[in-house]
Amino acid sequence: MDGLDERKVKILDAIIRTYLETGGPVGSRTISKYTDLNLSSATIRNEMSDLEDLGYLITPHTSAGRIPSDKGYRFYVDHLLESKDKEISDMKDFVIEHTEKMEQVLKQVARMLAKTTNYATMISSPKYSGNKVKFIQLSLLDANQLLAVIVMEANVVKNKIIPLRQRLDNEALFKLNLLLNSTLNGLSIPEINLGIISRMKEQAGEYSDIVGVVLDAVAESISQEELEIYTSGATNIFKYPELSDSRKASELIYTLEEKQQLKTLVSDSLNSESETGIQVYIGNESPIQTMKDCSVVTATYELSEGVKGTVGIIGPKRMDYERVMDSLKELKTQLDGIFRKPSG
Amino acid sequence: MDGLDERKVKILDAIIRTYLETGGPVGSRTISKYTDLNLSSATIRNEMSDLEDLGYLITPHTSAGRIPSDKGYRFYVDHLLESKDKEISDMKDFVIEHTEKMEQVLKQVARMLAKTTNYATMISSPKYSGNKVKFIQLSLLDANQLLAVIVMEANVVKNKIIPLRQRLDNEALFKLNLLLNSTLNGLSIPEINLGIISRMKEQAGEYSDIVGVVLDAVAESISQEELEIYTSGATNIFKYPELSDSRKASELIYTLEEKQQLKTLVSDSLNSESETGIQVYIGNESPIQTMKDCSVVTATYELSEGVKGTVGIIGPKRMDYERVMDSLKELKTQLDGIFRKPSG
DNA sequence: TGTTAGCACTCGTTCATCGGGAGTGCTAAC
DNA sequence: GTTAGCACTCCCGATGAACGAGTGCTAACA
Repeated sequence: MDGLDERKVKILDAIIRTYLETGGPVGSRTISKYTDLNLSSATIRNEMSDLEDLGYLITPHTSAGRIPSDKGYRFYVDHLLESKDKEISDMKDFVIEHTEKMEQVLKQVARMLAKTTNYATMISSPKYSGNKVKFIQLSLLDANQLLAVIVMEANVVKNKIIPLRQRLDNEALFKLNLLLNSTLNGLSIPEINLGIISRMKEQAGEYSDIVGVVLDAVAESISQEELEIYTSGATNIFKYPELSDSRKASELIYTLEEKQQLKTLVSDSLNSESETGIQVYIGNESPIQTMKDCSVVTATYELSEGVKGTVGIIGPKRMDYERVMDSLKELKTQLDGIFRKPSG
Repeated sequence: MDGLDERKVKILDAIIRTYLETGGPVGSRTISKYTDLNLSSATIRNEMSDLEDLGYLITPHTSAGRIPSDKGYRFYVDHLLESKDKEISDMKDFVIEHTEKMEQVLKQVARMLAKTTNYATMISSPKYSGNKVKFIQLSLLDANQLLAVIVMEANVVKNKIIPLRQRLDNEALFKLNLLLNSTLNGLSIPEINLGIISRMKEQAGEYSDIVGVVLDAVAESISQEELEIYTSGATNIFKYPELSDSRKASELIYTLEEKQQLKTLVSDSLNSESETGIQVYIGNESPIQTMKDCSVVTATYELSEGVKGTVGIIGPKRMDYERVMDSLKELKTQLDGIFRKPSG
């Protein structure tokens, strides 16, 4: 494959694994001792030179060892990484209590993941593209304000306070509630089309304004605008010298703090479905410029039909892909379990 | 005052102002040119030596200039800082749109403040210690789940999904709603005492469990647990070399990210009321250990009677106290304006 | 032909050295 | 009380030597 014979593959594998551990350039002598096939450092040198010509390795300066190139990492991730059935990770020990707010759960997941992996993490709130309206309730707060509560299928609750321009008596309120629920319940957002909207507004008569606001709120609760992203463990990057210089660290942490750019990562990862739902971005493969010295591993989780979110791990290129990918797989299944419980 | 004659005060003032600008130790020659009272560097040297003996200045090493000590800063903040009526800051240009969620407003305020000041910022959600229940509504989500919506006086909305153990028909629901509202509306948390609680539970009969859960939710919505803190501009600290070394930066940013410790700062600042509502913590004066190389300026804002929060600015000790304190004063008044609007 | 030992060479890192600059403290003169 | 002058201290940056890790190449070996 790709001009690599078996021995070259073995050597490349050894080099990358060693580099993942040490973080420093790895020399020929190290490998000559490391591998089972007993070869002298000189032979290794020749092979390493070849591997460099083929683009898998890089010489940072004339007389250091070699470090993997992006292509090298890519090869490692694609071919060399066997997902061994590890003992089930200690993640279960982190009892994620039944918190009533999804926001809390997400924050906690991000924090836990950062703690166990020692990398920076992010998690997006699920996007309810196919989610259905379950329940809508309007209530009068006082003479001038109306409170709308919208509950979606996955028990996601949204509140909206609507200023009232006209008087609204209890009877009208009751009718409006009936209208909203009977029409919208069980519908997903794409199903609420213009026909339905105009018919509802017609039936609502003088209160069509209110219907409009409620519908906007429903739409909002699924729109990309509302995509919340939580991050944690940003300071973990200081554990890796290659990311700790103040320029890089500042840029990276800023990206994690501002979160705006992370949204592109989320949509990218949601769109490019791999079979496993796990995506690896090495260096420049990431859509985010400031992460060109990092690797990002993302996983897609799915609460229920079409309700998806992304969880990601950001670390140095020499991150422990094996462990990270295992953790994410484990987390995927756990997340399913958590959210199936009745919770908001 | 404090063994300082007028000339010493002038010199101290000059030294601190120069240091705020340059960030480096300031020497006698610099000051001898800077001040209006024409004195030679030798004279200044003598005075500086006195100021050091009095504890206002520090010699970082034998032959650098002097830098202010914490005591020096404190004197500067307390006596030397005249709050000049600056042109109204450009803060007004940042139109804080009418967002329906308070969370959004707070985040935006933190971000804006970080951008204009170039320091790290934090803002706490208001604590509703004296806030009153305005409206409570229970609705059946389905046969097994009940949705409780609680609205407090400042239009703060809280949702709670309650699993049902027993069947609940519409009539019972109506009665429960009536009971909750008629009893609790207009009451502040301290007013909801054991007497009221037990009377309500008695009246609720077989549904007393539900009343309990609702009351818990009410309590939660004001408890310290629920104190949310938003931060922004953490990476601004990299603009100040004295904070940028990776150990300090990492600790600081971690504190800002984790937010747990910031809560002590919030309560401290809420408790120690100054007339202006503005509090300055210099170095070790701050309750947070990791901020011993920083100064923190906090302001208390008040939405309505007893509904208070804290906004704070974290920067190097040589922060521009004048500008920061002005910004915070300005912000205080603006925050009032924002939250008086009907919003959640 | 593939493998290995040996050697010269390169380059980053560390450490000590050294001069310049900035600033102080002291003394003596005004 | 103020100032000029001077010796002294210390930081900082540049310079260079010693060192170690690692390579590439060549020649010898199986």
